[in-house]
Amino acid sequence: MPELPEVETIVTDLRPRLQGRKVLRAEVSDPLLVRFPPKGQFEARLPGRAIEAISRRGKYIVIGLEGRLTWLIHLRMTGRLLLALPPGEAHARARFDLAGGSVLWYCDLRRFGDMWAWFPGEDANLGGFLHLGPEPLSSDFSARWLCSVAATRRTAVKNLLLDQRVVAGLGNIYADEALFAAGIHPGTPSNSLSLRQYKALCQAVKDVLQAAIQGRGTTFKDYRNGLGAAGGYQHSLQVYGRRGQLCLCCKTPLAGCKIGGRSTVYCPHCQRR
DNA sequence: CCGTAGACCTGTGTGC
DNA sequence: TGCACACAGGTCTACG
Repeated sequence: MPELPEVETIVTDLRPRLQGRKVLRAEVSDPLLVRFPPKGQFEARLPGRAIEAISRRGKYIVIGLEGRLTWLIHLRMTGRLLLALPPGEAHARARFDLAGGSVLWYCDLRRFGDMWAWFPGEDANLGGFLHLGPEPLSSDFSARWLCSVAATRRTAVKNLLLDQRVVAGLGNIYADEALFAAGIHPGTPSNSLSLRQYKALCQAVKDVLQAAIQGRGTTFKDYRNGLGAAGGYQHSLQVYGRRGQLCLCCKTPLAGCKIGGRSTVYCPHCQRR
């Protein structure tokens, strides 16, 4: 579900409400949720520690706890971190009681989400976390970097944007939006684009993500921020979810296709190969 | 190395 | 109304 702007919004909302709070109790009801250490140990590690920092890296939420414990959360498709359980919510998978009386809930309809809690030096399998590429809003993510990666790959440029080792945080929505903004066909072979085009794409990625963060993320269906509110960027989407509707730029009907197994929407006129 | 299909889950929407 | 099927914002593995 959430891509970079949604995770950024969640982290921003939760930070002032979590920072400095001590975890009193951790209770995980879904055995699929915890990846490291085993569930019982995980539940025993958090209590008694204050939350020192909460930040985002790619689509991961990174929480630093007292005593050098790092708590890592990936929401995957439908995960939510909430400070209040909405009435009728049937998918709570874990609860974390905090000093002061608040409770941080983890809810997840499809149960794809993951959590880890590890100390320095532990051999925890952190999935893709250790191999994340540059943050798209940092200067490390540049046209030069994209070009150097693209040179060796023939895969569709959209697949490049979705590869978290190439750039951390883009998903299906913002990949389509950035390609539209850059005027690039999502199926173009990566190694056939020019440096000029990669400059446009790099800038488009930054612009689209900035605007989406400003808009507090995109709520297509499931996404909610840390306080349970929907985002606002769905009203600004140019192509995602608009297959068959008219391009807002040139009035051509938007086309759809599959790339890398993901549904893809683009304008056949504004994004010619 | 590359690309695709299937897997992990549960729910919703669509068409017959 | 019931049922089957496609599809969903993410990622990993197996396989050709």
